[in-house]
Amino acid sequence: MAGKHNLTGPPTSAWIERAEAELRAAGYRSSKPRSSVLEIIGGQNCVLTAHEIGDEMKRKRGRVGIATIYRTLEILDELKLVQKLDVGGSTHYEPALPGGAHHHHHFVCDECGKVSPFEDEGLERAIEKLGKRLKHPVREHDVILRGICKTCA
Amino acid sequence: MAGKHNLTGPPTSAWIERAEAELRAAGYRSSKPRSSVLEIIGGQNCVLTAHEIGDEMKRKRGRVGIATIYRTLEILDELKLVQKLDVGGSTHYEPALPGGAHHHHHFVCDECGKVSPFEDEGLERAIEKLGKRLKHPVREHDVILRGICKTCA
DNA sequence: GTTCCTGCAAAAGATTTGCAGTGAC
DNA sequence: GTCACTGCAAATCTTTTGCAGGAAC
Repeated sequence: MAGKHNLTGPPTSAWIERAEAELRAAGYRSSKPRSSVLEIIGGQNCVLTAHEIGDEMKRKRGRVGIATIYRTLEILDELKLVQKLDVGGSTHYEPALPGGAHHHHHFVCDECGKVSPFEDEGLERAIEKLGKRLKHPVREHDVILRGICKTCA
Repeated sequence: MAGKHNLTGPPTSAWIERAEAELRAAGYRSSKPRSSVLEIIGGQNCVLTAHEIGDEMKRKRGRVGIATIYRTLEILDELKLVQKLDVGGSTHYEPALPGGAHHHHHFVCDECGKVSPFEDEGLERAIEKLGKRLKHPVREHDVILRGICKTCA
């Protein structure tokens, strides 16, 4: 496995295609607004809030009702196609890779609230080991680090 | 240092006294509602939301306005006397120990939303090592594991 | 007596829901 | 044609804020 991943690179369409396919397979219809949401989410690597997705859509594609965005995100969460993250009073979403592969975590700036991703092998190993020790099976995990980002420092 | 800690044991009044003293030292006045909030927070070891604190207070002491609870929590956060945790759409608070000693993390049930604490040495070590590697200084960290708790399984 | 603190009620922001119309299949 | 999906507006929930009265010092 291993291999390199793009934490900050350009978007990959792999997730979008897979998401489209899984929605179809689960019996959902395809629609323009829904596809737009998929493209925005798949077109970035880290977290966005529902409102940020809406703003992004207004800019790049057509305006879509916020309710539709929330409803789409709910479906994507159900199908485990997105990863939710509660930070700073609102829920953030990011594309989830199959099998939880290539997991990353988040650094949140206490000053400006910006969320940025990072990876760490040692951390993953520690969590994996810990998961085996616990009674309840662990399905997902998030690690959030807080501090002051370079821009705010 | 080391020593044992009570993750699930009875409340300790140490935190309450320290909090009371630090508020005083920072120039805040003492009042009955504020003390009640301190007692509820200090009287448990893991996370509570503002509304849960309000309900608990209604039961054990007098009813206190929700705005007062939020205002008190804001002060406590400023003085680093509580640790905030965003989970399930609302902010949870728990007493913070001095110097970040005896840190614990959280397991969240996907089914019922219950939050329970756990500790892990290996995890702390991995995060500490990681913190040194990163450019920005890390001031705090949370680890959230998700799965199904014993009760819901 | 001055200044801080409190409760209430209104406001603000995030998310959910009801409903009638529109589009996918 | 049927049923899912959409947008809008209303409802709900969490958190913040304005303000007048009361308490701490």
